[in-house]
Amino acid sequence: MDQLLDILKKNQLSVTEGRKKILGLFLNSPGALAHADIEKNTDASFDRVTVYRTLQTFVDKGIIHNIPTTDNSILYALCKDNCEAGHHHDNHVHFICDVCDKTICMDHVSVPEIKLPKGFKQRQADVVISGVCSDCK
Amino acid sequence: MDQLLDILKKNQLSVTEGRKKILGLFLNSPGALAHADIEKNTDASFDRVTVYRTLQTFVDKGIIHNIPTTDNSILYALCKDNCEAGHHHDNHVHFICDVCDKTICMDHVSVPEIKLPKGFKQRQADVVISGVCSDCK
DNA sequence: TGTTTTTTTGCAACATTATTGCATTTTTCT
DNA sequence: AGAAAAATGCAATAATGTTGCAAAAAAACA
Ligand SMILES: [Mn+2]
Ligand SMILES: [Mn+2]
Ligand SMILES: [Zn+2]
Ligand SMILES: [Zn+2]
Repeated sequence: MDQLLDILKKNQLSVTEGRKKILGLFLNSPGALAHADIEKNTDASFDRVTVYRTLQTFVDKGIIHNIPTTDNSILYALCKDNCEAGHHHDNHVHFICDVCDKTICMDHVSVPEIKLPKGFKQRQADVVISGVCSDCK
Repeated sequence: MDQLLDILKKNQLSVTEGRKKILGLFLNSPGALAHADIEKNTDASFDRVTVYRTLQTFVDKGIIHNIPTTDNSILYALCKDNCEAGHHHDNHVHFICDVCDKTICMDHVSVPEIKLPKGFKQRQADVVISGVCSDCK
């Protein structure tokens, strides 16, 4: 309950209904959320635009990170590492279940080192694995 | 020149202007292409719908594969491995340059084995690395 | 090669998703 | 409480993706 305010304050964000509600969703969700999930779970009590802007703000501040997907959706999940404004270092693997379609942050599975050819400089690496999750197995 | 027909025939696709032109783009492009890139490079001589459908067809046949992105775009690139209809096995890492924004298939950098927690079954793994490419270095 | 059959295309209409400016409301600061 | 700053909702607009169907093109056939 306090955690919400904590996170917002720590990031110098004004505390608003929308931000509390949306951040709450992330804190309670086991997996990643898409824009559509958020609209659904808030009874459309916020304007679409507000949701877009809130998500963008959270990403900018390093509160959530987004997860690459092959289809055209953007998924967001809480940053559990120490991400800062404009500088994420989420080093974990993401898992998308083919059955239940949930996306899970595998916080304990870290992205392995990958050797790149000469001249390439790595800044960030995203690993997305799809298959069947432990619930659907 | 013949390569085009070869690929189309091998996949039992009728040879049309659109398919030839679009496949040609992929064969000549160093990096991945988005829908928008294709429209741009064809002088809009094809309907948008045709481009969508052609890309979908190529993916279905295993001629091109798509690459996960964090923004809301879908990128496509030639399958250089032996992909079959409905069954891709592109095992390589993708690199997105922060500077020139090109996406490159690193055909010689393969995706490392990743150990998942119990109960999770891996089907596919995508690795997308961003940073600075060798041209922009 | 000419004719039939099959496939692809373009168009139009529609749906979904995302962005921007601006006035109003809410939150924060003093 | 009042002033200043920030966030929100609304409306308009843009961008992106989907579908049905008739016309056109390609493939198959004779
Ligand atoms: Mn994550
Ligand atoms: Mn590739
Ligand atoms: Zn599952
Ligand atoms: Zn580059």
